[in-house]
Formats: sequence, structure tokens, C-alpha cells
Amino acid sequence: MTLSKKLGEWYEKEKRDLPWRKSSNPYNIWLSEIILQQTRVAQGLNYYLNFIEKFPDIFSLANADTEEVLKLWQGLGYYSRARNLHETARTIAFNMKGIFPQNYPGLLKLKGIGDYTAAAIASISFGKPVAAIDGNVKRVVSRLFAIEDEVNSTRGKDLIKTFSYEILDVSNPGRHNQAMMELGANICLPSKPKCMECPISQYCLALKENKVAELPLKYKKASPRNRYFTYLIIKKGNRILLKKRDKGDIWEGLYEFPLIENIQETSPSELASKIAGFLNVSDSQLNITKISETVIHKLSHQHISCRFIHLNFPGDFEISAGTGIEITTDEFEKFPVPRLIERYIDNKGL
DNA sequence: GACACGTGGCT
DNA sequence: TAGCCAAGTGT
Repeated sequence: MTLSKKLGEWYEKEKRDLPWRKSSNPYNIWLSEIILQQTRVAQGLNYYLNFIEKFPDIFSLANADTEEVLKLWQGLGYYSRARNLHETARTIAFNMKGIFPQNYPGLLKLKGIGDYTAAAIASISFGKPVAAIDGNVKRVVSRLFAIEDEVNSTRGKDLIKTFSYEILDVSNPGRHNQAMMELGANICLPSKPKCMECPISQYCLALKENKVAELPLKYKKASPRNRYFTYLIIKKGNRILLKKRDKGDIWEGLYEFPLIENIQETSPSELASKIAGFLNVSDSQLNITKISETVIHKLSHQHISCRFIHLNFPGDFEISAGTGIEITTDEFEKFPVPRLIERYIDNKGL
């Protein structure tokens, strides 16, 4: 029996019952693939269900507001996925009559669909013989063939791709690709892989050479940089200020409170005069009601130390252009916000 | 081709 | 705990 046959039979028997596996409809597959990019099934599952419920097809998604899409995406991270999801929904709905491109190169042209996702949709929805190579597959293949090049090096990636196509089951590429990923997710784990339960262990060179624990090799990422945020929760009765984040930094398109960013940790007393300057009022006009403890928020590439400062609107202060928009506290929950802000408000209230 | 881009769970 | 990892893509 061949590797792909063993793998396929194992998959049929052991695969998890996941909602996007109930259909090969490209809309469902596409949506699930975008949600699951760099995201665990456990984390993305509810988002998928919420999206399918609110936007059951490409047209309902295309006709939504981007902000509505971002709100539903809130908390999932990598928000460009949501913006690109919406843009691509509109492209398909309005320029392609709601019909997905049915092959790899066609899919690859769409925003938010790269090598992996194009291959996943082409194989799962349309049966095209293309290898979908994600983090799981890289690990599985690097061990299967005992690849000594770093999997994030050019040569390593080349080898992974070559070997992936070598073992691709062209008679059922969709099943094969999902089986490879399922194996990586449940058996061929990063640490302490369950080689005893692996359906293709007999083909595994790393196991044979006792190298499973060392593979895959990988270059390390740079360590995150530190940032220091101070959010101003400026209240005027039941009204507060909110500001939309710009392009070119984290959380593009999400909302936040007016922000003062410092180069380094700054004490509350130093902050007071910065705030006064920011608001263009004198220190004595400031009516600070509360200063939060420092909240640490870790991103993959940034560590943010953040403080929230609550203050009442200085009496004669007028909002200058660019400071933000004024909303009522009731409206707050309708705006997409970063997890850092969502969590703080959930805990402390507005 | 290297780096930016979130969040949460696991070791 | 600090770092790694997760169904990657865009620039």
C-alpha cells in the first residue's frame, strides 16, 4: 500500500468533525481557510460559525460594510485578513457574478489568497492536483524526508514543495492535503509527536534516523520591540472620544481611544503634562478621575505596555480635527476595537 | 526576501 | 517564563 493510500484511509477514519468539512462549496472553504490562517481550529471555530450565520453566501458578505466585517472579526487578529476577505467577496460578487475562479492561478490573483489558500481551495473545492503547504505540512514533510535545510530558508521551502508534490495523491488531492494537515495537527506534533500512532511512520526518514525531535530546523525570528501606550478615556457626560487607526501600523481600521505613545515607560505625573499638551489645555484644567495599572499586551512582534487614563472633558475644550469622533457610551460596542481595549472595558467598564 | 501583521494556548 | 507555534499574505 502506498503512502498516500495509508494516509487517506487514516484520515477517513480519524478526521475531526468540523463544520467546513460538511461542504466543498468554495465560499465555505475559502472562508474557513482565511479564518484559519495562522490560527488554531479551537480559536477560529466560533468565528466561522458566526460568519456563516451572518453571511451565508458571497453576496451577503459583499453587501456588508467593512466595519461590520471587522466587528465580527474582532479578537481574531491579523485584521488585514478581514479587510481582504471583504474586498475579495466584492470582487467575486460584483465582477465575477458570484462565481469563484476554479483553479489555482485564478484563485491566487484574489486579495488575501496566497500560495497555500489557493492550493487548498483548488484541491478541496475543485479537485485540482495542487499541494497545499502550511505549517503542518512543512513539519510533516521535513520529518518524512529528514530535510536538513531550515524550513523557512529558500532551499528548505523548495525541497518541501518538491517532496510535497512527490507524495501528492492526484486522485484525491483535497483529501490528501487535509490529511497531511490533520496528521500535523494531531500526530506529527511539534514536540512529542505520536509516532506510534502515525499511519505513515514506516516511510519516515526522521524516525528511522532518530531525528524526529530535531526536525524541522528553522531560523528564529527577531525579538519583539517595546511600545508604551497611554489611552485617554475622555468623558463628557455619557459621551466619549474614539479614533480610527490609520494604515501603516497595527490594528488598521479598528477604533481606539485617543492615544499618546511614548518612547519609554513614563510615570503618571509626567503623563499629566503630556496629556494637557495633547489636549492643548493647561495642567490645572485637567480633571483626571482614574489612572489604570499598566496593562501588558503582547503581539507576535511587539510588546505593548499600556495605561488607561480616565478624565472628564475639560470645560472649554473643543475637539480639534483629527482628535477623533464623539460617540455615546452605548454606541461603543458597535465599533471594532483591538483585544487590548475590549478586554480593559470588559473588566473595568466604560 | 525579510519583515510586519494579532491572539491565545502550550511548554 | 519567555518563546514557540497555529489551515499565511502583502509589501
